[in-house]
Order: sequence, then C-alpha cells, then structure tokens
Amino acid sequence: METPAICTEAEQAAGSDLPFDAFARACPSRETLEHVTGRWGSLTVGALREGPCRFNELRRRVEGVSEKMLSQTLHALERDGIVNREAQPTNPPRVDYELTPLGVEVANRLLALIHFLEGSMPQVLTARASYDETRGGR
Amino acid sequence: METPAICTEAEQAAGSDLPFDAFARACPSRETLEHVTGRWGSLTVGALREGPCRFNELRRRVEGVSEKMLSQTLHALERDGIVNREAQPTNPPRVDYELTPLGVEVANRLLALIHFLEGSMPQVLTARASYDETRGGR
DNA sequence: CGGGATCCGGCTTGATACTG
DNA sequence: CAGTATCAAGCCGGATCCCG
Repeated sequence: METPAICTEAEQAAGSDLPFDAFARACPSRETLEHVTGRWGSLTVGALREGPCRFNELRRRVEGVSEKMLSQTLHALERDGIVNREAQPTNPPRVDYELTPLGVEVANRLLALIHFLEGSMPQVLTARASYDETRGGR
Repeated sequence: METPAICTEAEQAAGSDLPFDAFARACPSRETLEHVTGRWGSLTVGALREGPCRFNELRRRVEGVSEKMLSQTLHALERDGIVNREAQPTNPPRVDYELTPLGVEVANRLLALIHFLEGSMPQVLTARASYDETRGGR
C-alpha cells in the first residue's frame, strides 16, 4: 500500500464515518507531532533546548504565551515524554523543566526542518511575491 | 546570542509589545512551518508525495478534508512555493497539483520527523501511561 | 470538475482571578 | 513561584450554495 507516513486513507478505509476524530486516535504520532510543531510547542521545545528552566523563566523565554497555554503545552509535552518535569517540594516551590533524551532527538529533527525552511525563505518569499502579484495581492 | 532556530525572544527584545502577531510576521518561517505541519498541511504534503494529482483525487487521498480546507491548504502551500498548481483551461477544467522540488525537500524533512516520532511511539505511549496513571487518569 | 463566498457552531486561546 | 478555574472572544474548520 502507498499509505504515507501519516495515516490518511488507512483509517478511512478501515473505519468509515470518522469525522477526523477517529483517525486522530488511530494515529497517535500525529497528535504528538502537533504538540511539538504547534504554536507554543515549537517555541517551548526551542526554548528548552537552550537548557532546563523554571516555569516563569520559560514564560519569559517564550514570551507571548499565557500561563495557561504554557502549562497546557508543557503538560502535553510531558505526557508525551518529550519534556521532563522536576518539582521540588520546597518553599517557595521550584519546578524545573527540561527536554528528555527523546525530547532532544525530536528537537533536533524539528530544528532540522525549521532550519531548512529558514534557509529556504528566499525561495518562499519569492514564491509568495509572485503568487500575490498574480492574484492581485489577494 | 542564543536565539534558537525559531525566533522567540529575538523580536521581544527588538520590538516590545508584540501580541504574537508581530513575531509571526517577523518570523515567516514559522508561518510556513505551520502550513506544512498543520492538520491538513501534513496530510496534503504526504498525499502529494505519492505523486501529482487533481483536486478531487486529492480530496479522496486526504479524505476527511473539506473542499474549503483543501483549497485553503493548497493555496497556502502554493503561495509558499511548496506546491505547484497546473491549471489547464480545458473543459471540464483540469488542475493538477504536485510538490515542487522545494516541496519534496520539505516533505522529506517532515517525514523524517514523523517517522522518528512514529518509531518513538512505544516510548511516548509508555510516558503517557505513567503520566495518566500518576495523575489518576486526567 | 474546480473552486470561491457565506454562514455558523465549536474548540482553542487569552485575561483575569484565585489557590497552595 | 507555580500553577488551576472560570469566562468571553475569536479563529478554525465544516456545510452549503453558487459560479465558471
């Protein structure tokens, strides 16, 4: 079969009506992918790649993120085993976040993609320009 | 500076108040990244990697996607120079989509990440299990 | 067939406030 | 400091209608 890396038609053929919910479950790697590549996911992974840090420090590194979103993102990544959370029951509370070894691997691949994209921005920008021009700016 | 691949604090330091809108613009590669990794983006790129195809054929390959979303995704990818659109003014109209050389490169990196993630699913699943167990299923 | 325009519901996000 | 709870807004995605 020509099923790509991402399961697409696989579940369609198997399931039937799946409103896109079923296939998300059938393809857990997609979930993780989105945790990693999502808005705050990629920024968080990027920030954590510079070294472990605490919650509010992370908020500063990823600035623009709300507490809620950072917390949420962190939990998702922690649940996926990408991020490790170390809470010390001291007072005041101190919690450090860091990438797990798996997280580092993921970060590297992700960054590879991102770097490639960044290196390709001239092409992308050119493409965008001609696209916009062709269609009159819209 | 230790600015990561993804521009995070860079613009913060430079700009100032950016409500996450400014930095999205300051960091066009992030935009493209999300086009590629997004819900339909990754599926579309994956589908197109199997070879060029027409709109409705694509809809079938990526099934679950609505016309609107496919169209939208395709336009975003086309604008970024990831996808090439070839319209033939015949009747009935025939339009073929295919990955550009750049698109193929991007697809390869993306798939590398995805494949790694898929290969790591046992770890991820294990991590998820212990996370869920620890917190009582929530 | 290939798509654009519109309407609309829902999930995602973001402020704000509160707890330990 | 390190979060969670709540609530409203906004964007995303889907269904539908329509045109070329």
